[in-house]
Amino acid sequence: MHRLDRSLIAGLPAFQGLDDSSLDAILQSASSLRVTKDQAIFDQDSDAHSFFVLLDGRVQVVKSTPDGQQVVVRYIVPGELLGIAQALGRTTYPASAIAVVDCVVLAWPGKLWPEFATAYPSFGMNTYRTVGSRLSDIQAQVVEMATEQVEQRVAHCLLRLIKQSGKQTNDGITIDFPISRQDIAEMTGTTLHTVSRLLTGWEEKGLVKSGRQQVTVVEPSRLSVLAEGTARDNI
Amino acid sequence: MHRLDRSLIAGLPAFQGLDDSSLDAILQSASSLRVTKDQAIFDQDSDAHSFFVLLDGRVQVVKSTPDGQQVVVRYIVPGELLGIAQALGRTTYPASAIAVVDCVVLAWPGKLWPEFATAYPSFGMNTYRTVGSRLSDIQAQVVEMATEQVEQRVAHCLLRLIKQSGKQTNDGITIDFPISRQDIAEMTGTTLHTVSRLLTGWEEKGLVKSGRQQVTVVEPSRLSVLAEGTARDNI
DNA sequence: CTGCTACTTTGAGCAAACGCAAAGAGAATC
DNA sequence: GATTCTCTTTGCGTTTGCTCAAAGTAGCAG
Repeated sequence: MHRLDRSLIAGLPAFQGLDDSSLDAILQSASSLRVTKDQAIFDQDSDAHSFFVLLDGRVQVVKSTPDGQQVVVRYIVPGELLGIAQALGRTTYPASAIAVVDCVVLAWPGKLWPEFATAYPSFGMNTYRTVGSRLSDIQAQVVEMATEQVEQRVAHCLLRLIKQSGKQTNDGITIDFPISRQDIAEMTGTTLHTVSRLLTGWEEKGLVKSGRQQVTVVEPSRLSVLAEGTARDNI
Repeated sequence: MHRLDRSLIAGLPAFQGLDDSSLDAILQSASSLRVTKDQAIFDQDSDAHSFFVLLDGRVQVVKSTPDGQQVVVRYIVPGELLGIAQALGRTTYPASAIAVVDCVVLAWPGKLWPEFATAYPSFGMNTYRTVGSRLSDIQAQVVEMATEQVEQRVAHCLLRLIKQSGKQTNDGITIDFPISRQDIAEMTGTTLHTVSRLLTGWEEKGLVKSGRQQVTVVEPSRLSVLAEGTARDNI
């Protein structure tokens, strides 16, 4: 097995404030693995044996309901932690993680979590900061789901995606991983049909360009306008 | 100013695993305050000067949108932490907290947070566990909002409320603080009209009894059935 | 007791979005 | 190059739940 270089993780938020020897020690117990597209990194409700850092690729975090419906909780970009059930005092994963493109991840045995958190206080702080910001994110999402209607939610969703994973192209900003109407529907609590209708409508207005598993936002600012109140603002 | 007795907080989850001298030290810097019904403990977006533990009463946590809509995030019961913006690395409160009955809270200056977390590791662990469980709760809520329809959501909401704040009475289990149709609507992302219609419907079936700012669940088990799939389960 | 305020109920019409169904288009496989 | 599979589009009927409006009711203040 080849040694992992410290530079892999040195710049990441989770490892901020750690000195070189700590980083090396942490990497000692890490194993790197490749995950091919559509493969699961971990499954909901299974034993939380490991926690991970995504080094390259994109990962979809999905929660399934008992009756088989799915909700896409978030997408993970390189540098982020995932599967940190241990940090929340859980023993099973609350969701599944699927590679949406070929990925590279580092994995640590879950039982090392408490050791790391005490041995490297900054690491503990950093991860809890992550958890905190995810809590904020998801609270915002609840507010959105409670107060906005579908069109606004989908618009917000696209804006968030291009902010997180946008790549500038000739036409505008593209979401740089394959994402279907169904995926967007599962992020926003609607159906793929409604998403499809919205996208074609927006395409006619020149707001977006979209195709199979692919969305480009042509005019982010006009989409933002849609994302805020469309009607009702005429006071 | 009278001294605060250690027994006030000794049993609480947040202070589990702390020895008596630590508890005393922590209480040294606490101040207790009474909050009368309908008064705010802190306001959304204001400087997060303090964090709190609720000793007695009930507190409603509300998030407001820029256009004035409100979403009730959760209710806090005695023993729980609130206003822990610091733990999430935030400097302002992400929501407002309103006393729904007369309350007693302990308050600490926010800047003590990091000191406590490092000086009393169990305290840090405990609070992060709290944050973790709130993350789980709210993720479940997102899934609910995305996949269930209003009737199920309201049923789930009532079940959660009686679990957290239920008091056994002759008629059934009552939510032991004043809660309006509007409040329930703001928890479930619907309107007070729809909640009212649902409750009267359920009352006719003998599932609940309700009145002004008051709801009693007569048959929790039948309500649970409603909360899961009503139709569509006939496979 | 009376009037006021806040909360609740109920009706009627309407719009948003879903469910169902079928056809069309892109990509991958053989 | 034909076939298959998956993803997407689009039409239509239906439903859910919202909006608007108005009346009813309980508690509170004077």
